[in-house]
Amino acid sequence: MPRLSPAGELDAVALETALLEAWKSEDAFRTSIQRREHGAPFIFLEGPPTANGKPGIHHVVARTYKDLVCRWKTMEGFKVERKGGWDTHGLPVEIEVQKRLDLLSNESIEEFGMDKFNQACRESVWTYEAAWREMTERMAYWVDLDNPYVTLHNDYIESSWWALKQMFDKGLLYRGHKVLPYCPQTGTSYSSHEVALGYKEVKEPSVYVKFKLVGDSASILAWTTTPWTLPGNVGLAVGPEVTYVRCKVREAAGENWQGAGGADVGEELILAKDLMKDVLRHHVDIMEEFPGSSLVGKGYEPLFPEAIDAGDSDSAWTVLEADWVTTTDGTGVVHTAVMYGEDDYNLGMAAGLPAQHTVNMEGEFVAGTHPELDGRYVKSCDETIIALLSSSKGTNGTGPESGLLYREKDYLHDYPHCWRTDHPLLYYAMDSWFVRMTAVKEKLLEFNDNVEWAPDWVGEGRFGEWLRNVKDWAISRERYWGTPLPVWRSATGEMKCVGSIQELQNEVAKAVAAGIENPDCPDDVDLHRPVVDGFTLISDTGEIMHREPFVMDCWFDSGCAPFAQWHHPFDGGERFNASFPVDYICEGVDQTRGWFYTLLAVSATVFDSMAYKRCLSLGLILDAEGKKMSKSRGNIVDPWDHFNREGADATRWYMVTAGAPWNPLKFDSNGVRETYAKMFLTFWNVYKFHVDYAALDGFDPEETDSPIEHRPALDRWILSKLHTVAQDYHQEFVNWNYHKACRDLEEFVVNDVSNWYVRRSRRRLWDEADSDDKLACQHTLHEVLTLVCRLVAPIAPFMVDTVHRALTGESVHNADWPVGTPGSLEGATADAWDEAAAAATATLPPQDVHLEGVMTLVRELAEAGRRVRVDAGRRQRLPCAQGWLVAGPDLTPYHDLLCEELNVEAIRIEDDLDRFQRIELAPNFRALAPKARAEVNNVAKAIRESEHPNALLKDIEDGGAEVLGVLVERSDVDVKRVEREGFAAQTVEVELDGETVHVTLVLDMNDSPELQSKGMARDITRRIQAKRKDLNLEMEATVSLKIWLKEAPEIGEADRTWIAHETRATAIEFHVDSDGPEHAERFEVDGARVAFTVE
RNA sequence: GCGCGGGUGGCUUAGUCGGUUAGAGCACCCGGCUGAUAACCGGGAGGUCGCAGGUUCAAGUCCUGCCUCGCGCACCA
Repeated sequence: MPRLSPAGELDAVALETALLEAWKSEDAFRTSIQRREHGAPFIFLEGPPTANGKPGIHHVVARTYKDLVCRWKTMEGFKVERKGGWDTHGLPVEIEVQKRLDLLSNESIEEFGMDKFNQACRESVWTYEAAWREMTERMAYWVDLDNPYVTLHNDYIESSWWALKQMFDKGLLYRGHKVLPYCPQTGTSYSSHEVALGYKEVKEPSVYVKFKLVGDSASILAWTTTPWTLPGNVGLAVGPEVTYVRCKVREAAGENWQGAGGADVGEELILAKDLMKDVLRHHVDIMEEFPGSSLVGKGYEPLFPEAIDAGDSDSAWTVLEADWVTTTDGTGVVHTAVMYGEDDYNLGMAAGLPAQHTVNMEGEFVAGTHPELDGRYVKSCDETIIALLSSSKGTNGTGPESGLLYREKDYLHDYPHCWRTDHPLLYYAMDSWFVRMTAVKEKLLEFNDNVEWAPDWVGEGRFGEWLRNVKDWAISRERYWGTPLPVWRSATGEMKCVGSIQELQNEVAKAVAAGIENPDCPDDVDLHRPVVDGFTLISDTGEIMHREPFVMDCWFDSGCAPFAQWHHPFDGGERFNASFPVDYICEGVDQTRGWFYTLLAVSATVFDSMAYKRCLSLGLILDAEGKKMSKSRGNIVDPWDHFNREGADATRWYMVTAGAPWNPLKFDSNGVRETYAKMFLTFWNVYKFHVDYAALDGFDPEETDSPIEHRPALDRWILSKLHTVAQDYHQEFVNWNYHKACRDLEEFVVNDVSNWYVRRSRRRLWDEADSDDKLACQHTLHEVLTLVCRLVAPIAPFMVDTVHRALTGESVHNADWPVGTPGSLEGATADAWDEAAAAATATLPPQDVHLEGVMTLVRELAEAGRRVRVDAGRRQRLPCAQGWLVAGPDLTPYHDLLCEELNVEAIRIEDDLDRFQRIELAPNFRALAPKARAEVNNVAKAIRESEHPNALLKDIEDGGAEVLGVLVERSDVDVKRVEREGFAAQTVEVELDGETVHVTLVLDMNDSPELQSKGMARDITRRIQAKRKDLNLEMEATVSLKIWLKEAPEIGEADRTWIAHETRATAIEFHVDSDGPEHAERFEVDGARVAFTVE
């Protein structure tokens, strides 16, 4: 190991960048894994980011949590491989490219050329790869970016195809006709998780429409918020159990009627009874009440007779029953347009309604709907439709005089919009491919139950809820850039799903043999459009088959990651079999319906298995104001701002300590700075203190020895405390409470190590002569620092590596976890933490709980001393002749320490407790309340305010005291000893060996010339030391001093010598009763005037 | 609308089984200490624990309702 050398000043950024170089040249990441070659595997799976967006601070958060768990597990002896990944397909890529190339529609893409377009997508995907790589490296996220999985690679796609074929063969992949949210602008339908991205609140006209019954004078009222669906109306749905009324308009509506529509006096309307008040704006007479079932089967006149051809349907334009009809809003009658609503479609299919489109794929009314509507974008037709309906006798000239519109009303609701283009989506019946998730719902729930979620409520609540409402997964997209759906289909519906390149080649060969012309299909055929579209296959019955012209939902790609990253099963399957299901994944909570779901969906359908055993779901990252970070708000924090200022260590440590991982993180730049100043600067200075002296003394931790049991209590204390802290730290890691772990460790470093251990040990190292004590201190510091480095390493990997290397000659990232390395043991698994194995491999110093308690008491007393002095107005440097300790354990080993801290000449133990202490009695409510019941407060008051607490306590101890009729026993009261008034004293309370002890510190306020002399000497010394520091003198440099005193206490010979020694003065002159020369430094203390010069 | 998670001094947060004086850090003020670091120590100011009810001898903590922020679901006709 290298000789310890001085640390120098801290430059965190320089330190980190230097380490990055070292890691690179040592191949440190790979080495750290190779060292665990024989460890039990801990399988991590990277959720692939897309590299066509710039990485932001929220990516740093996610990557920190991924990294820290992997580093931690590695230190525990597990073998943790970390393959990178890139998500490279999908709509975001296409939209980006469309914008850049000004291709606004699918037609323009096809005109431009699908091959050229996809080539542009393929390149666009890597736009920010370099930025991602730089960020990833700079923050020290150790992941293999040299061999990542990439969803656009043939190997990856081939595995995805294989998975689809598994689904196809199991009958889980099917072609359907379903109503889906559809965006005419992008020409594609969306799955539910994409739809969820785009809800927006909008105000739209909703209309109440009269449907005139055939052979009846009445009209049925129905309501819709989408007037554009009215031309497609072919049915009305009523609830069979719902009560409806037929009512007659009694008088004309009032003046305050708003908007179009109306009804004539005497007109008859039918609607749900419960909704009359909400809907009707006329006074009416109820003529009849009846259940919905009696309306079923009645025919009515179409609103737009030209729009739909009923064909051979005899249910078109009749009243149907549906049990899902409610009376929460509308009229209790649901307008049904088969092609534009999910319920509508299902009802229409069941009832045999004609399934015809009135709207085309561009979102325009088809020719023949109505002369005023044909060819127009449906969302801009609301006004026209309202006008048509409200004209006299309505659109068909046979309606009521008042028109077909009863009312219009603005309706405020959230409506799904395209998450890329912001246009409203249309629910639209279309051809699509689905994965039958509903068939595996029970499995999904069962697998999910076995996942360890952090926090647990995401799994049970949010994700569980999603699974309980699972719908079939619409996985096809009418797009260009993505994994092509590998299904070929003939005109008669014969289908073939291709599961590999080899299979494709065979099928192509078969087709060619049958005389169908085909392009070449080499081994490296590009598995993208338009190449795969070019292949024409032949069915088993000899029919021509074309590929279904869809690509896959890109979420399907990432859901295949567990096996597609290894090109399973084409690679032989070993890697996959050894690494599935994975042990750990971690992403933002927004992935609940995204990656968390698709991983499970794919593994459940393909492998009948869970996909991951543990999932850490991270909270969103917000700005310092609590607003979501977004490009449009311009409140995105650039990670480099902090990487280049406080460094990645401080940034990572801050993010982890700022709150629980799953809580939203308010990212505050000041917090990073604070973390740097507190944690890292302090740690560095402790390290510097150690190595600077170690270098001076030529300390060698391996050549020397200092048995812990022979070291002073202070050393044994900090080591014991470290043991306790390390175990708690580990336990919090296990519980996913990294924030608590790190807050406690930071507290330990700053408070226990720096502010107490190092401060108390400073003088021990100043001593130039070798001594057991100095050696003990050096070993202790060495051990504490080394161990803290290892605990910090997973979270903030830089500074501690520098320190660890300097102290031990080895990288901390090759070091073992101090709490144990059970992963390195034969037969270990990542699922169970082997307590015995951990204990056997732990490298913690001995623990002494009693000692920890005693030291807490000592520190409390030292602090109490300062309080006493402040209260008594006695300055800190003026010694007291003596201090008394009243009660508590024997602190004799700490008397020297306490004398220094308290600045007293001697510590005495006072045996007569009553001399300085009195008793206070406090009620113990938990015990007293059940007895005293309602009187408890009065009893408590009486106990607290007792005139003679000593006597009362004696009675209580002698068998109980009667207080306000309640027998108070010993367990009903807490006894507290506090200092008596009139003394310069403070009482501290400390838990020691399971009991509460009260110790009083009393300081002697009497003065003497000797004390005054000593106090003066200390004040002078402190000023000279400050001056030495001002002058930037070397620690060893000697000086000569001149001191002038006026109206000051006389300084004794011993104290004069002491000043000289402390300040390394080789010559010292004292002049009494003089103000000294002009140029001298001067100060005043308690009325004494002092001047001095330092040369 | 339904579900989940929050709301504690100016800011960030802790708060166990309900136990009577709500604890810390940052910032602020006063004092002290320092060959100790952007440090440290003592003291101070600053809190209707989101609001309103309720249960209880006792509520930041449990219950109900409401307000508010975030997230998710569904927005249906």
